[in-house]
Amino acid sequence: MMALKKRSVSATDRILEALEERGYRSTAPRRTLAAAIGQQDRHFTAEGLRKQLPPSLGRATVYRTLKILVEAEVLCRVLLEDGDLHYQLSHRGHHHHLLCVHCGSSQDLTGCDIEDVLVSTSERHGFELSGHWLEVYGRCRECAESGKAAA
Amino acid sequence: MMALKKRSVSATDRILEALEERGYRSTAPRRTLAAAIGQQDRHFTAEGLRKQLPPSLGRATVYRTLKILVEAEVLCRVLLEDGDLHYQLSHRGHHHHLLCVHCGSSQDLTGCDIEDVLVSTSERHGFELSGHWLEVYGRCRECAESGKAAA
DNA sequence: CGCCAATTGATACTGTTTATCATTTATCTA
DNA sequence: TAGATAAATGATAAACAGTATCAATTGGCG
Repeated sequence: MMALKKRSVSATDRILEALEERGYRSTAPRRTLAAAIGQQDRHFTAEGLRKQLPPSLGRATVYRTLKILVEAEVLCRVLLEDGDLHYQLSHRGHHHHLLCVHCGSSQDLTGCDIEDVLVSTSERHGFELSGHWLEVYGRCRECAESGKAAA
Repeated sequence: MMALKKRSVSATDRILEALEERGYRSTAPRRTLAAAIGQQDRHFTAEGLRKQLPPSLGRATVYRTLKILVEAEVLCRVLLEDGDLHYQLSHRGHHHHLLCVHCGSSQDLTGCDIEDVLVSTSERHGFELSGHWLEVYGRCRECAESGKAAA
């Protein structure tokens, strides 16, 4: 069953499903939030998101829900070059980001063989690896090209 | 006494030298701060540091000095696994950290060939690399060994 | 010594995140 | 479907980190 369903589920649906899976109730504020998050096309902050929401939606609800979604791995946090932490829709599982410092877009970086390098390097230091956090900064293809044109 | 002065410059001295090099005045608050930072054996926060200082030392001075020292590359910021940003004594130049999640110690990771991997991976995505941030989490040799003993 | 710009620290302020708690609401059961 | 009840909400206040301001102080110079 559920055979063809191509890239069916929207981000909004994924969020709602994640909440349901974990036993959270389906409430109007959460549906509003899920829709708003689903529309984000780049990383965002709690307060930035809140500004796009009806003011009737309480501040605490925004923070609470974001925390839940990070735990559920529907959202992940990205570290900006200046040290700011933002949120972003995530694919499950471990991955890294290519963050464009120009337009703010980000691409997921999967199938990166950095892990192997880390394992062997850690071993040399007698270090028992348990995890890592990597952010890569630069310019995405579009920005790199328009940059050249401008220059 | 003080004859052979092997690994001569203490962290405190390095801090004071860095300030002098950059034309900052040598003041009593800065010397106090330098001494306190020199005694930190792991990463710390601005507020954590402040609690170890005489209350007469103004909050603004602590933050101002930390900012200067990060710019001078005497301190660097480390990202903890939970997203907290801490400060830590640094060696000049780009490097990464092996952070022990158990005891909080950290080792510098130099001579890591991760950059090569990143360059080629970025190219595949049409991404023009400009920088990256990597933190590695796990257990240092000491904690890994005592962990085994305990288990 | 004495000047002057750099520095300091008290204070107040900004912005983000958390805690509290009375009210509301989703879900379950009968 | 109605009622029970535990979860969830949002208003409010508070905690918290970091920054701005500015009068008073101080280091380093001639």
